[in-house]
Amino acid sequence: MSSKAGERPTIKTICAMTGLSTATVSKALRKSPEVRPETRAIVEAAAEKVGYSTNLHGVQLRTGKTYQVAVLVTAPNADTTEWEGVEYAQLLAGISHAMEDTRYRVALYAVRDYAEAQDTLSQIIRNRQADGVILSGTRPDDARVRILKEAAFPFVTYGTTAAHGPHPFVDADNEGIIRTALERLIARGHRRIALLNPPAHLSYGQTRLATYQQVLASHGLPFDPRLVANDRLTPGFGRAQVMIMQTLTEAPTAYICANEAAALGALAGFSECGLVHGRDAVINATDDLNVSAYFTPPLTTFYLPIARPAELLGRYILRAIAGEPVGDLQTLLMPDLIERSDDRLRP
Amino acid sequence: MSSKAGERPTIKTICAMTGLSTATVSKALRKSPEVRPETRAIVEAAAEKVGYSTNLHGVQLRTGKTYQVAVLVTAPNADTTEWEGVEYAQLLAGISHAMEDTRYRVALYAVRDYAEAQDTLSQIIRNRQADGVILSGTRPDDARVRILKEAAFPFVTYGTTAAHGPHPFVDADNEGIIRTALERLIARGHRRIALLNPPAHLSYGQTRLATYQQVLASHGLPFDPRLVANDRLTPGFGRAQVMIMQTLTEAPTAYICANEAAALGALAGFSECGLVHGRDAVINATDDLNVSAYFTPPLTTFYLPIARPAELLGRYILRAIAGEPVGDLQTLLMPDLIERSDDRLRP
DNA sequence: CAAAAAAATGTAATCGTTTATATTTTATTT
DNA sequence: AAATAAAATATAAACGATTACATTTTTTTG
Repeated sequence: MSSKAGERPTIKTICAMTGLSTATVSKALRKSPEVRPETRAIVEAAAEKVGYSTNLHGVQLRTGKTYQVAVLVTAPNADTTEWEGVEYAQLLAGISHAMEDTRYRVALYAVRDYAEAQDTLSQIIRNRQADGVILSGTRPDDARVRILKEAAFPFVTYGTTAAHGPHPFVDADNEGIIRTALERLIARGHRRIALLNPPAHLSYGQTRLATYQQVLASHGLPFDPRLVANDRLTPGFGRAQVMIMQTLTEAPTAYICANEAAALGALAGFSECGLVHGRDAVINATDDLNVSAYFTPPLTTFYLPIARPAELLGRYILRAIAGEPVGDLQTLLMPDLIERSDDRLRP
Repeated sequence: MSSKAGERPTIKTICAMTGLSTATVSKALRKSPEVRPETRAIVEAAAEKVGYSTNLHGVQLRTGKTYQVAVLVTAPNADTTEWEGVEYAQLLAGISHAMEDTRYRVALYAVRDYAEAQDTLSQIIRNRQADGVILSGTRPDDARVRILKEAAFPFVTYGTTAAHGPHPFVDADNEGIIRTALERLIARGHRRIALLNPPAHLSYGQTRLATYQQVLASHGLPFDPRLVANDRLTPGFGRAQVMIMQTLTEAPTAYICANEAAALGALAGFSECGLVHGRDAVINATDDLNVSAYFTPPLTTFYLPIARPAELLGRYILRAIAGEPVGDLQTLLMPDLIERSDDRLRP
């Protein structure tokens, strides 16, 4: 009874209570089959009584495990940043929820750009600051993925790559989205369809563009590069592109926007140019917020609730850390098509 | 020369290289004045040479410090969640940036609601899982703040409280916002001004309401409770409230929305009811995204770039952990008024 | 029932750092 | 130059867990 009341109980506290050794108590707490059930029950009762919880720092030092999952978030200097639509908070919360009954925690690493991400990753690997990493904004040939693969460090990407062989990932089915969106618009009479795409170096932008070209070709329609724009998906981008494309001799009659922020900007562009949605042209979006239900007018959208990829990312990184084979940790998610407007071409 | 090449260097590695003891090396690395400059230079050179970086787990175990700042994010079950506008990702990134040259990291704790937040906090305190906590969504009498104060645990809130005595906080100057917005609208002829407010239990909603009543009174205008609504600030809320309030015998001619999500919904409500913004009524917003520049039409907004509070939260929690007095860690930030529409009452 | 095998528990080292205390070295004083 | 004070460095014990390995206890076997 020498242990101070206020002190946090340790394994030694339980040793003192039960008369067992640290080895046995440690094993009992981890439910090792080496200790027999009666002993374990005694240990568990004692642990319960004093409110024991394991001190992670001891474990971390001894085993080298960190029980941290590093999530890299690229957030450029925030003062100039316009809304880009991705609800990262939901994404992070979803990942965190997926780990709530484990020892693992989400550690956030905010980086300013792609280069800084590489430095941060090298540092995380060198100093073993995490057991696994979650990345987003992938490129076909992605230096961050290369670093992780070379170090044989567990990771999952939100987005696909092309140059690195298989690795765990979660992504929206961009090919399916573009194919469905495009064929729907073509079936409704549109022939000049614009694509407002993310920056050209991102994998999903390239997937979308490739699919766009394929589908056009398979319908015998020409590909006009002036109808494709790549840049950060802000409202400003959407508005600017509509204003530019409307000056073409054959202006587009439909816009496929890669997120709702760009779609909102496109609507602002319509208003600026005196275009009426549904009469002069239409806009479709893809996103995870479903806020386009409240645009004026509401837009047809491919909606993927962000909780779905988030949950998968969280589960996959734990399984990747546990050493599961890559093949079981790859998923493309197809969003729901929500038709909020008719979108037929009016002659 | 017995140390393996691939092994991560430790203090002992440097001891072997320099012939010094662990105590001296440890002190030298932490720039203690006890070791003399020449010795320190030797240690630093050796450390540099082998690429030494301190193993946090050793430090954590020995000192009990965690070098973690827990950020609690309340994210309800994501599948039913509409956009609520707060760009938490930016907030988190800002906090993370503020700590980038320190040992501290942001550890994310996603909780589903207020009750779970209390449990999580108790656990963080009991298990010493962090050195400090950042909270948002404060209430005047906030159980989480109570828990933290009782445990004398360092924390900073994003939002104010009323019942707990002074503590570090950062917040928007809601009183200033409402006063400015209201007097501006009154000066432009409006007499029936609606307030679309967050859920009633939140501090900032109550501050806004109290200021609203004061300003009305000081201008001799009556307070009509039917012009105030409290709920989660989704687009759906904004639209529903416009549709309800427009049926009043004396409908409001202006709406002050607590964020851009609600303002977007209010605009959708206008469209639904056949109202024209600027002719029948006007909408003002407050927010941190500035996306209302792209609404149709663009709205007058009080804009507080989220990087500002985020940076402060990050800096304040470090200073709170360091033991600075509370008085230096309290800031109200006044957003910029961005006038995008005239907003005068048309008779 | 004694000997051998299997199961359960105990001993003690270890992970990398910090720090109280002890010891040595250097500087100051007389 | 010896005695003393001050500065610099070294020794060794933590922090709380895990885990080889040693020892004891229980079970099985002939």
